[in-house]
Amino acid sequence: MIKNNKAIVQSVDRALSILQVFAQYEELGVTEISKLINLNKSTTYGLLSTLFEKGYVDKKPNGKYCLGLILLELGQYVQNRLNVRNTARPLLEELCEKYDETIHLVLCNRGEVYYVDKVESARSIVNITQVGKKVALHASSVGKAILAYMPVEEQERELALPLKQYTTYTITNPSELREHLSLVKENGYALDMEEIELGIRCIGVPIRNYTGEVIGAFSCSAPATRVSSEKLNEIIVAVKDTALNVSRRLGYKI
Amino acid sequence: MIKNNKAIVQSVDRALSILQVFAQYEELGVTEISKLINLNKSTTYGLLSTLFEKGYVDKKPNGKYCLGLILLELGQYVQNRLNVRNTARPLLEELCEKYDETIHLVLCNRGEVYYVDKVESARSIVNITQVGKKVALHASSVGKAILAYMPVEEQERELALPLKQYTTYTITNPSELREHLSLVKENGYALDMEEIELGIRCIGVPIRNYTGEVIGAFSCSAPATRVSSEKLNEIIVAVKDTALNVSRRLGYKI
DNA sequence: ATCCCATATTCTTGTATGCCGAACATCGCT
DNA sequence: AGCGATGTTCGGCATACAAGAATATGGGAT
Repeated sequence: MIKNNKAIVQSVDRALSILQVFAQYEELGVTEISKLINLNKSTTYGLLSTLFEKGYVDKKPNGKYCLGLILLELGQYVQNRLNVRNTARPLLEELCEKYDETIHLVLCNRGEVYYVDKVESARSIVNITQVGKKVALHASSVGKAILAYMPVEEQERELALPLKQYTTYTITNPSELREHLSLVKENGYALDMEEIELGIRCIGVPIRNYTGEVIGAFSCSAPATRVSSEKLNEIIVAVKDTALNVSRRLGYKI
Repeated sequence: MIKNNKAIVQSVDRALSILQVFAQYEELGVTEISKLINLNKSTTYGLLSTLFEKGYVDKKPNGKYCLGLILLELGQYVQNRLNVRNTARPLLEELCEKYDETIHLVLCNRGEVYYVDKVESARSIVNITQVGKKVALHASSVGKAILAYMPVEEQERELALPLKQYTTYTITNPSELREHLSLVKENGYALDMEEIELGIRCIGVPIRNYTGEVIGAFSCSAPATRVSSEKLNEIIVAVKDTALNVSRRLGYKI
């Protein structure tokens, strides 16, 4: 039962993998799933039935399976319990109101970075991001803000991965990105100049906890047309200031 | 492996039960969990480790376990894929704008009813409801709208459960509620007159699908002070009208 | 209608696998 | 230090699970 120094229960592991394939596919049949996770059909069927009984997957009228509403419930609990989010909320709302632009909050979790909150301005821009999604580390202001402060070996591991080109401005060259990140660290903020979506610019800053560790980041996103260079500088100051406030509320000293 | 005509995989079943206890407890240790679900400590440990490896639970700095961020991600997918929600959204937004009050959308799912969407007005009232939560069937307008149209035996099963008293106006007497529900059915809408939260009134109406079956409901919630009796009647008409529109878009005839 | 193919679901069986009890490690508390 | 209550590992046995095959079901094409 012990595998790689960890107690992994095979059937549970497999069942959870089933849930995860639904991240990519909205609906799937037994056979499809069994192929995707490389498992015997009847084995898959048993696991799926269990997930169904518990409400973790549902059956559509067409007979295909899909994710169940319980996941909505559990996801909601997660969201509400993220105390960083609760702490940051009011300050981010303030920031949102001040510039009337959208704010995104992201958190690091075991090597992954997720969007966990969003404060939308009334004149909201079209946004591809949504709460619960993983952050594109190399192509977003928040991602770069976090990358910049990672331990070197972790950062290098990320730089070694294929860097997806979202727009013509996306930095896809590892060494160029490495240089860029050291600049980010020097400045204390990261810019995203239409690197993930054309026409959108963001300013991202890291959030620290009481140990000084970077545990997340937030950003202010705006259409490029609304962000002149002096406006940009103004926002940078405000965003950095808010970040410091949030970090302090989380116990960060100085 | 076949139990009650269903193929249930024991360990998966147990692992999912572990996730579910976290609906009630924000953080738990191995021993606590094993007591709650009545399982051997080391068995619990194995399941928990698997959940942890996969990101379904996390470990807090204090060593306790809590729900993992993956659930946030999966919950998000569920939300986006609820097509009833997508269909209803624009109409509910229209309604929200018209009266500048908050709209809640709920859906039935295998005997449970969940809040799945919310359209908030600018002058939003304090609300205890949130997306992903289960609906209080006997004490909310949406809950009663759904209860009223349930098959009798299902309705009776609900009436037989303890009816929690939220405010002095909450109907906690089963026979009184039964009568109330027949009135709801006659009227085609349900009122919540401060029955779940003092000072809040709601008007709830059922949504039907192409088979005519009630599959959900939505409501308009407002502070009692803003809802005069003529205003109430006006809103009732609008809400019923919107409900019909939503149902039609889902294929309901007439 | 009929066949055919693909898919869902059930059955059976051997054995790997997950469960348990107990031992060990770690931590916080007095 | 010592105690009590946790988290974590170990080893053996029995059971619960995975796999393959067999059987339903259903939808499309002819």
